[in-house]
Amino acid sequence: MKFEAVTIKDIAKALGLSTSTVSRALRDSYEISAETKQLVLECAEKLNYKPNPIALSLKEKRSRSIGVVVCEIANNFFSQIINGIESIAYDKGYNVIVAQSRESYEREVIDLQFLASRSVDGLIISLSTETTDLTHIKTLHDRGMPIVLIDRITDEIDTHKVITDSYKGVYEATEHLIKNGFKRIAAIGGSEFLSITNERLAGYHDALKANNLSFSKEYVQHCFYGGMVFSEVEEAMNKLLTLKRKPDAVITTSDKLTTGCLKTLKRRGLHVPNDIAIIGFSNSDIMELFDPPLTYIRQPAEEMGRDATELLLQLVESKRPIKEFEKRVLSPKLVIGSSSRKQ
Amino acid sequence: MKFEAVTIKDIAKALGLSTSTVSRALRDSYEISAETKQLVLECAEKLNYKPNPIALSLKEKRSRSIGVVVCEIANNFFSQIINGIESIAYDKGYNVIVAQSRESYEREVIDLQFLASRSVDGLIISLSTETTDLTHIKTLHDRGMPIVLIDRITDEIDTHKVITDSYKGVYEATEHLIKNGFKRIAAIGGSEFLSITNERLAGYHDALKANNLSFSKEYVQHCFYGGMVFSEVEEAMNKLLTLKRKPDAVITTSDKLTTGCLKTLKRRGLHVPNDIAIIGFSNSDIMELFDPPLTYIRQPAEEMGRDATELLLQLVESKRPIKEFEKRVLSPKLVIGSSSRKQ
DNA sequence: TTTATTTACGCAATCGATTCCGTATTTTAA
DNA sequence: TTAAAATACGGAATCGATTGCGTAAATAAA
Repeated sequence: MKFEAVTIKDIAKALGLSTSTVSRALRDSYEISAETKQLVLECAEKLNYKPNPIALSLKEKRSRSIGVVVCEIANNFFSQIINGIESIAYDKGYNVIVAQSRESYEREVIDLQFLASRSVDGLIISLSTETTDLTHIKTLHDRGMPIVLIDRITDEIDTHKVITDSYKGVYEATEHLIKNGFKRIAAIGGSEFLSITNERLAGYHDALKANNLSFSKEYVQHCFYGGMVFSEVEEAMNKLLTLKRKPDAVITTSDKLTTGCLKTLKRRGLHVPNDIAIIGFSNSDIMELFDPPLTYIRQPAEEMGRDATELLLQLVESKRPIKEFEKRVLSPKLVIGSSSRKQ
Repeated sequence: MKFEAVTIKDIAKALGLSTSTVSRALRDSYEISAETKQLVLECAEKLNYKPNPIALSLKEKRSRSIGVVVCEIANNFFSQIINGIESIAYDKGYNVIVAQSRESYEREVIDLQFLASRSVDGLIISLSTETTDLTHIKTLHDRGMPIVLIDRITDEIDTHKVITDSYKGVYEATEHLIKNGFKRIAAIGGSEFLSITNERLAGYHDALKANNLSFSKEYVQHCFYGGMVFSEVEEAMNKLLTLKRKPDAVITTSDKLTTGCLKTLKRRGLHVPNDIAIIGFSNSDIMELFDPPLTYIRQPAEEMGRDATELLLQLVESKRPIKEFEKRVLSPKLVIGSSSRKQ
């Protein structure tokens, strides 16, 4: 029992015109006289005519909507990105369809196929942790689908990208720890296949080197699901805590890893920062309420979403194919709490 | 430069059949011979045919998609709800289009119009804080659009509803405080126009009465934007703290209010729970990391989302109009921390 | 053998909007 | 006054898939 919307036919019938004339009048075609236009416009207004976007999509092969694939919505970082995407899309008259891969390659493939078949005009993608084979995205890209990669990117696809300078973020965080007197700094990262993991760990590595601290492999742990699975984090933490040369600080490279570590430490009755200091990535607004208030690396998530959307809509609305792509690198912010300073 | 998908026509051409035969063969119609079906199916497989959902939407006036309107995505409670919605919708082959009202009545109206015009098959709505006039929703509902209200509901619309028993949640929380020796318990709620605010405050009120504590109006503060605007919370808290008879505990009725209050207290250098105890609503997973670990009321958000979606799809897929509606009331959980017990 | 009934398929309309053509009428130019 | 050009509009195809209706051929019943 669906309601019947007013169509162009209703206007045509009401005015004794053809649908073509009405259509042209509404689009202000030069072929239509001023009086007829006036009549049609008034009638459309009166009947509260709204063009049917589905019919338009079918005809024009565009839908004025963009698809977004992220691993999870219920995550501050990504929900803030979506906020950013939505704000720009909304202004430009696009609507946003969000899909979650939940870190699964399989779901990412299905999601993208689904979005493509609903003829979204473009895609903003943050790769799932499981994704190593990129053919599903390459195929879309090759067929001309505008794509912007955000946060978790890949070199294999040549398109616009938006990231934060996580190398710098972690580099600064590591130096901050070193300046505060920590010497045995460990790191817990996400999947080794993720661009961001490696970049972040590189920042950690280089900061150690630059400060004449030795880099030790056993100080670097990986959690494949980036903290989505708590046991993973627990295990990584345990490995670090049972080392002969126990670390005095740890850096975590994602939101979930950060809170996972903190939980593990708390449950083990360890004190931050006296037993072990910590700096992690986070996009939560309530880190100051933690015990102790956390020092964290915050990414400009909303801005990333906005930038990605602007770049995407450039691609979508461009007349000629674009060959020159931009990699936009935003700066993270180190928010100083007291989890990184000996008490 | 959009890619051309394989259509039913391509199959027809390849096989020298008519499009109607192909269509019927794909839908396994009795009118088509087994051999032809076989041929068509094989060919469709080979060409990687995918039906065009937009064409289907136009024809069938349904889109196998549902619209969701919430005030904000970047909020644990709502993103968990969306998670729940998505999981069911995904299983049943529906896709989910999310829109944010950002607590604005105007945006809610626009969002709903937009979703309706994209012919979503149904809507899951959580009212914005500003919404007092419900004609935009009533209009859709009267025209037969299946609607499920979630969390922030209204009596004015007769349809399925999914809520948590926040009365009970707050009642229990209040009693918990009373049992722990608190006597001057205040409350900070959201907008007075919101169903949930009043229900929650009723729970507070009744628990006081039942325990022979006096109810005082000055102990109840309202924040119109439910904590979205921090200054609002600060002001409410300040009012409470400057009362002659200063409260020794406070209950906050939403996620944002809870964290807002905690921030205010922390910034003022007040200690929880010694200076003032607190129990608040929250759907965050990291309350145990707070200083002190928070006692909070947690709503089964994912389950709410799942339930709402199941109810909605019942409406959507029902042959006859449904006249009997269900109000599903789920139970919140009181998670005990140490913000509610004197030290 | 003739008629009735299946079987298996094609034609064309439909959904809503756009747009290429064609054309009657009016206006302008020759 | 007549031919050319501009104006203003309608008809019909199109996008992709579905479906009511019509029908030729094959089969079954009389």
